Amino acid sequence: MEQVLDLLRSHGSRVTTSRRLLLQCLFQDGVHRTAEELAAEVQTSAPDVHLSTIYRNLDELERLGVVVHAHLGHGPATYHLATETHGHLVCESCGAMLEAPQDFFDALARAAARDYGFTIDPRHFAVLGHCAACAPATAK
Amino acid sequence: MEQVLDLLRSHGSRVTTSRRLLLQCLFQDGVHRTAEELAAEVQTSAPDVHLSTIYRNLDELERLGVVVHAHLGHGPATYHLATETHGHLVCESCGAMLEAPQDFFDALARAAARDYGFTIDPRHFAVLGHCAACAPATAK
DNA sequence: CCAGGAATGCGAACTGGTTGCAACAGATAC
DNA sequence: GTATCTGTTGCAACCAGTTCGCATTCCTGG
Repeated sequence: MEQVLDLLRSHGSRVTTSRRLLLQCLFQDGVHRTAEELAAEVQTSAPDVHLSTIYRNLDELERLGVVVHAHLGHGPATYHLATETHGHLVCESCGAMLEAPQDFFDALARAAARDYGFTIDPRHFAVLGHCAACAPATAK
Repeated sequence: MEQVLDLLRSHGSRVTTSRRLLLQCLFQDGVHRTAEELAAEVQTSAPDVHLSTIYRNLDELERLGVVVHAHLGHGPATYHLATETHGHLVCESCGAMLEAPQDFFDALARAAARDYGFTIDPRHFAVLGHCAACAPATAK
């Protein structure tokens, strides 16, 4: 957390209350949260931090490589710390989300490199499908 | 194409000019098109087909399993025939899109089933990354 | 060819996110 | 401490992509 603040400073950016609070939220636990959820959380401490400020700060933190955002479905994007690198499996039926470690995608990465010379980054978009509980219901 | 029209009829849906034209566009070639692009194409024959009609028809065709939509990036969704089943690799640098056959994802599918009991459907969201041309530039 | 309901055109609403701008507030120098 | 310079913020307006409500149109089975 202090490292991130220093990183901000070293880029000529300033350490403001809203940024400090936002980072606190992000470091608190590893949950994936939308900009709106983060805003609500920040606003419990500082009520008039505006949603657009949250977006701007998330943007900046993403440029610095501190956070990343991922799309888990059709709704809003979710943000989390870049240190927790993982892909996402999302059930189309029940919405359950599983985190999959980086090496879960190794085979796909090799196939992409071999067949297309393509270097994949499988973290940005979730992989949809059906979880163990819902798969039987859908039959296939 | 006639099969699809029959399918519509058999569901109590009606065969209208806008649906016929839309299907013609979709069958014409295998390109991925956004709703807006399809609307523009349809409108060359029938100028006052409204964009919302295109959306409604695409929705219906998707419910019937005739078309599917995929998200290739942050922009609008793209629609194509469900018969052309494939995944998508999209370059984050240059935007190039590669189609990957279903079996390209077999290894990932097996891993998902083994580790999580999860049945993946890798077609809905593209897999981002860097294509052969852009990968060296980004270094990794 | 007619009734009834599905589909359409239209504009307005909605969601998720971005932007322009005047006011504000960290950081640095004094 | 305070002046100052510049990055940041609150706000409202905007934007893209998509959905919705409703009066009108027009397929289709009878």
